[in-house]
Amino acid sequence: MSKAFTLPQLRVACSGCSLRELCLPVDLTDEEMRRLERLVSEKHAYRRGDYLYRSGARFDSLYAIRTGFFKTQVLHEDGREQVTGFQMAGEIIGMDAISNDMHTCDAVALEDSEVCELPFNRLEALSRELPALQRHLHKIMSREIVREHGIMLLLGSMRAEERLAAFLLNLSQRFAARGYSATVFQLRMTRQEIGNYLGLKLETVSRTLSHFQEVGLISVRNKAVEILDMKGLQSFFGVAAGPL
Amino acid sequence: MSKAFTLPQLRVACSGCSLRELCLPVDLTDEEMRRLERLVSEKHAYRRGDYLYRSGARFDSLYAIRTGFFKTQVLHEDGREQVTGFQMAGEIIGMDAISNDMHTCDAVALEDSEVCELPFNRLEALSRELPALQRHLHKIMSREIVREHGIMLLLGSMRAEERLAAFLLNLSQRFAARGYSATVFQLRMTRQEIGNYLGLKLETVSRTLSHFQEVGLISVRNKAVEILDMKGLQSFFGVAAGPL
DNA sequence: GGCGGCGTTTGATATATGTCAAAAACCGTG
DNA sequence: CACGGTTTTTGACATATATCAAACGCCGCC
Repeated sequence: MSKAFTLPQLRVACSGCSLRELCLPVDLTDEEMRRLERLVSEKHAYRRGDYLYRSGARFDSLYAIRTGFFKTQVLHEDGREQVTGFQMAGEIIGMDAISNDMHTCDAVALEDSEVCELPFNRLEALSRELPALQRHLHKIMSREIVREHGIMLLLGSMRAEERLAAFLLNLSQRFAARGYSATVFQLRMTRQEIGNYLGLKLETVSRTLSHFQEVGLISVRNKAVEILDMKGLQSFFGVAAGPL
Repeated sequence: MSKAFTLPQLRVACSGCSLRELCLPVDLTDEEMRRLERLVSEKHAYRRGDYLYRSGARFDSLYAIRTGFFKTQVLHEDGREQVTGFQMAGEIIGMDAISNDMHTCDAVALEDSEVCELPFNRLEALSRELPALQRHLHKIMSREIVREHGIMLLLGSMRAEERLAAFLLNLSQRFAARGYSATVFQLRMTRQEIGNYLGLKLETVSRTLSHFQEVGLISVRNKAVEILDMKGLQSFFGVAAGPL
């Protein structure tokens, strides 16, 4: 269990990580980078369906997603659930837990995934010494607030077609930012999970996707999606695809 | 303009501020408190309808509300607007702007109000030296993320009655936390603004409030509200009133 | 203190989305 | 490769909320 014996492939090497630019501040020196790497203690693997954390669990660490796909959700006691986000490689999750030293939502792997653990106390300590890291941490949290404003706008004022268009365009952008196709991709979540994110029933999600297909905006077959008319989708809700 | 000539009543004295416990970390020493007070450079007054900041404006400072009431909103280019929050004394606003050094929403005074300006660069610098302040800043941002999760749940899965009940109970709690009545208060916002917050049309807000009155849950006349049956309101959406 | 405009209430009607249901397609597992 | 359970699609129908409209009341300003 001593760190000295951690297997090489389980050690973290941020400096060589392809996600570096998504997940880290860009302007660290080599020495600063090494200090950060020492902090990122371990990598963990999760199978599809595994919980990364559960609501109510004690908070110790943030997590950087290295590979895979997660959803985060809050549950209402009567069983209703709201998906608060779908997270992919390079994104940091767990920030909601800082406020009460306790996780306030569940994080579930939607496919086999790996995460880097960032012990928060040590992250705070290091960010006191590295202003660039401190600023980066603040920006990540702020970005999450902005993202949620966008979802509030979506949930509060958009129609089903607009919500789905925004959702697909957002996924497209994020896949593109990671070097994948912006037009052809696999959904990792069910219609139900999409509905729980967008405030719609699964039947409405299904119908709306079918409708998009009928009018030639997309091709969809189960989880396989191809965007055929990006402009057409964008026109559904002004131009701003914004970060969802 | 020199700080030396700032009038005494415009200088900030956090240590004597009645909102201290809402807005500041609790465990600062006197010396640390003085350093923080020096940072909180100025107090500004706003009239009802004034903008504290606008979307797109450059970001320099967070603001602590000392007296009064604000709303924050994001605008969609087609004119739709989503109110992202109603903020009252002791709350900190502007954190969405950190991510891009630019405000991403408007903040508008709903009544005559005063705010304390917190220059963010200096706040970051000081929080590198005062771990308690650093932790507090992180908690405030995290709390905002949690609050927004709650609103996503509300917007994504609650019916109009549940949304209004949650809204009234949330206001009630926050007034109570500030020493005001939990049952009798004035709304500071219009039905339209409530609707833009809760994802409802103003007519639906009005009808739902009228209905609450008919069944004896509240008494409402224009902006004056009295909660007559707190338990009854709570039963609308489980028990969790949560921070909105 | 009266006028005018905004905010609110209430009614009648329209509609987007939810609900219920059944069949079809897909997927992991034995 | 077949089976059983889950996911998806599609249809018919129900309903919560939006839309349109008119009257009323409150409040600030002249």
